[in-house]
Amino acid sequence: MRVRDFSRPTTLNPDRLFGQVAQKLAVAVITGRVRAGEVLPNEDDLRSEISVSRTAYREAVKILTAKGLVEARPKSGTRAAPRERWNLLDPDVLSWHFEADPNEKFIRDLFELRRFVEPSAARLAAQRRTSADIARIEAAYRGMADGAPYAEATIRADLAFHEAIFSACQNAALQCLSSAVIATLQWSLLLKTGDEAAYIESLPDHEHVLLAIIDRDGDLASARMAGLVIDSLNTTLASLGTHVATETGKIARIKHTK
Amino acid sequence: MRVRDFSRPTTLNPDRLFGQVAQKLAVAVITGRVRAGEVLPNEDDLRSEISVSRTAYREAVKILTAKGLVEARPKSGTRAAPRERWNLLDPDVLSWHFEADPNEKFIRDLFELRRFVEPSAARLAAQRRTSADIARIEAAYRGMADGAPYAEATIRADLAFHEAIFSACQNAALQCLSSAVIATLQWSLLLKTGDEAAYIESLPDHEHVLLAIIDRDGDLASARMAGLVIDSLNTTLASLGTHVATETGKIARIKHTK
DNA sequence: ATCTGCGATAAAGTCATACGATAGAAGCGG
DNA sequence: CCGCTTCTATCGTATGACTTTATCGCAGAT
Repeated sequence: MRVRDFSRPTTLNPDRLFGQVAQKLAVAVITGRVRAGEVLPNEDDLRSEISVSRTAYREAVKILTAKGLVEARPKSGTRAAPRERWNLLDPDVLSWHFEADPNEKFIRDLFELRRFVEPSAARLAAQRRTSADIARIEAAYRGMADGAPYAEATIRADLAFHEAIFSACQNAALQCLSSAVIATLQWSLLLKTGDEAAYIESLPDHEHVLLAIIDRDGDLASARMAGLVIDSLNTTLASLGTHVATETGKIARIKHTK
Repeated sequence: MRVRDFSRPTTLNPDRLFGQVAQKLAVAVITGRVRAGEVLPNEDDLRSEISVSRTAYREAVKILTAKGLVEARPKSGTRAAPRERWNLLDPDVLSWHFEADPNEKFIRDLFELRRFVEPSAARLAAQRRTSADIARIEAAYRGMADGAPYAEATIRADLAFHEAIFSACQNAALQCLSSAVIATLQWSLLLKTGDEAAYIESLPDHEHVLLAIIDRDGDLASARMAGLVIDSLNTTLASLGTHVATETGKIARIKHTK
């Protein structure tokens, strides 16, 4: 399901050959089609799936190695790595994960992370924000309020809102987490498309966060952001349930709740 | 400064050729020797620095691409990416960062992240821990208490202590952050080597966290872990100051406080 | 003079091939 | 049955040729 990607383009080029191979292999690993055993034998895959040279294949493997999905041992073979080695927070891994196996536990984990990180980020933003930060966050909020729910521009604005808050923290390490948060948020928004009520109701929450940050009230900003994330999780889980119950299309793959 | 790596081995093999090239390039990017302009021209680097085949060079570049350090565009060249694209939380990027440019701001950012994440993790651990988790955390604590300060086994135990707490959270996304936290911690421990007082004083803090987790007291575990992280930051900054003031060896590169 | 479009060009991407090294398996001999 | 040797599979590295892509500059048109 070729979803539109509103966030910054993923680092590895998907219309390049090695990118496609990497994605294929990544999905195979993430879904568990290959466990901790060897990956699909080099030549075998080359011959069957798509005719691809060893160069492209190796570069794809290098990408996956860099992201912790596989481990290439000098001579014994290239094996799928155990899940705890994966860089789950890497934007690419995350998007592959959504595509391959968006089970409920995983969603809960990600939202739990959001629940820990975003309130803290909001607090920090409230303490450190410059007027430029405010302008950015406010512009994003306007974009959310003015646009039609779940329109492309609106979603983009929502993502920008959260990203701007991270940016206002002036913390590179935290900033790095924002890409994971954004990816989670984006996925959940695409899932919720149609639930206009949820979107409308979230607007005041966003505004309240904005106001708290303007007031430099860290505690308030943190508390309001925490509420926002929790609401977001609830509506997302509701949509997830709906989709599992009704849809039979591609998105219904989501029912893997292993 | 070939520091001993007590954590699990980094994903990319450092005694393989492409790994060395990747490290070289990564350090060049991270220190800012190449900014957002082009990286060293392909052939030029091959010929001058180390005679290395195009294959190895390309695979190194693919690794860096996967970690967000560089961006390769077909005709315009392979450029160093702006810092906000880097996967700072990637274990390899983190270790390269420590090696290349461990400035104080960066340390503060990382400890700030720890301060947000680890207390939350401790709370979760207190709520969800199994008896197996307790056994693991307790064993790590014993290792810390019994060993000599900053001995290899002791440091390993310290890392294991924090990792076990993350593990007890039963949250894959959070678990992923643990590698970054562990790397930060490891670096700070190696830096602090010699400051025995700081180590001894941290022991009761660790024990208190452990006890709170055993008692399933999330609030207490969170608060104590927060205190522990703050103390850790303070002693680390103190050591950093000491090193800058006295040492002239390799570690003195740390004074880059840009 | 400015804009438009097309081609030259440079760099990344892809392919094919070859060889070295070694971990692990298979086979051999004790 | 066990230990040693050999064999093979697979990764790592090297090389050269060809393809694709996108930038840049030139030439022509408006």
